Amino acid sequence: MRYQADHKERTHQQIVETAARMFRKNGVVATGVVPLMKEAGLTQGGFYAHFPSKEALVREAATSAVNQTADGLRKVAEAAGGGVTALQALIEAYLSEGHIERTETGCALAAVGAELAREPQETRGAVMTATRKILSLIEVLLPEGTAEPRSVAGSVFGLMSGTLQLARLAPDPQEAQQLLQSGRKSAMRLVGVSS
Amino acid sequence: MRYQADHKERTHQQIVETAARMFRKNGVVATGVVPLMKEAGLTQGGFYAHFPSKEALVREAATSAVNQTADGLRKVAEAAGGGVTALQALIEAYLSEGHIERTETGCALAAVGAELAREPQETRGAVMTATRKILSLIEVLLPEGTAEPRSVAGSVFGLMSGTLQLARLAPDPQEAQQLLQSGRKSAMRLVGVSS
DNA sequence: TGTACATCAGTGAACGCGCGTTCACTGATGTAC
DNA sequence: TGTACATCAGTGAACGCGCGTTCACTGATGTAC
Repeated sequence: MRYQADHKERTHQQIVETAARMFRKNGVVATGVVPLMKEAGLTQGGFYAHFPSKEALVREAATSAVNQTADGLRKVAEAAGGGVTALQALIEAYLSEGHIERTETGCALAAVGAELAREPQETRGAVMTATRKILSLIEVLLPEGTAEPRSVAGSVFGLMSGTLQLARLAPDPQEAQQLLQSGRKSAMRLVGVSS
Repeated sequence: MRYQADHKERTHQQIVETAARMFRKNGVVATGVVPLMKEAGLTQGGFYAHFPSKEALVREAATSAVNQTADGLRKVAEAAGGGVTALQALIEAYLSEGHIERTETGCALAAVGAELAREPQETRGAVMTATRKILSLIEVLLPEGTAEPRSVAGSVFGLMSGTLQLARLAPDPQEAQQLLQSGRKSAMRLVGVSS
């Protein structure tokens, strides 16, 4: 081999991860292949040795970004020990000031979910599969005996994602904070813990 | 006057309303000035007699789209007579199968909220002002004695918007339906009505 | 060991195209006399 | 009443630019003998 066995695979992954960040920061349509490859430390021509089209990258990078989001939330929950306490930690981490600012490493669905909904079915399917990991993560942390836990998990995530987007939209930081706080309270109420 | 007094104003409004639809359908960045003017029955050159830049149109059209959303929800509530019954009607209309499909005339925040969060502060301020009308509308419909109604209204809307986006992402219609149903139930629980 | 050759990840110029924007112009309608 | 002129909403060609994509090439590394 002229290069290390995993050389190309590592470059591929580097492109995917750069895209996963840039897509969230600037949007999917607004991110061009040339600036993306430059950011990844390469030139545009090499792109098509890794992906047949931008659309193929979108599918892979969007899925990767959602998986990253799921992993991040799982770590928060694990650090908090599991159960309702972990669920509260997850909700507080998601609906936090820091998450408003760190769009590019934050939740992919809050950042580009609506844009991804306009992608071809195949892409949406791949993203949805990754999204289900987030929903399952929430589901298993719900208090025992929760009625329709799957349903509650979906709504709690919807609430968190929608509220984070609203908070990001608000130009007044105080208003953003209030929206987050409302979201945290309501999310906890939904999971059956009236703080 | 060479034209009727309101001629230019009507054309202006026609451009704004066309943009309000196209932005929601295809996204803000993905909507070009040339196709937009064509859709409005004009040619691209005339655009700059109405707006100094695309950004100015984005501000106006996004605000208009959110106002349209607020008006639509108000009408649903009024048709249902007010109070909790009206709130339920609003929630059911928002989290309905029809709303998944009619992105271009549906809720602007679910369609392009995340994209608008990347716009300059001035645009976000105008959009947020319109958004507060939606939140106030929900707030006044909450059951009497609801604790922190403003906070609840924000969360309910966050839940609805986030859930609708998730449902639009799901390629499987059945999964989308389940997400909507979960959202309806959770929203009603949040407003204090355990169905 | 040294040289010729094969491999292939990545380069960078170039492609046609649509973007946002500019501007000289058109033509319908009004006013002046 | 008829004609010259002013107004101005809208036209459409053209601008430079960045887009996604293609492709002939480079050059580092390996193998063959």
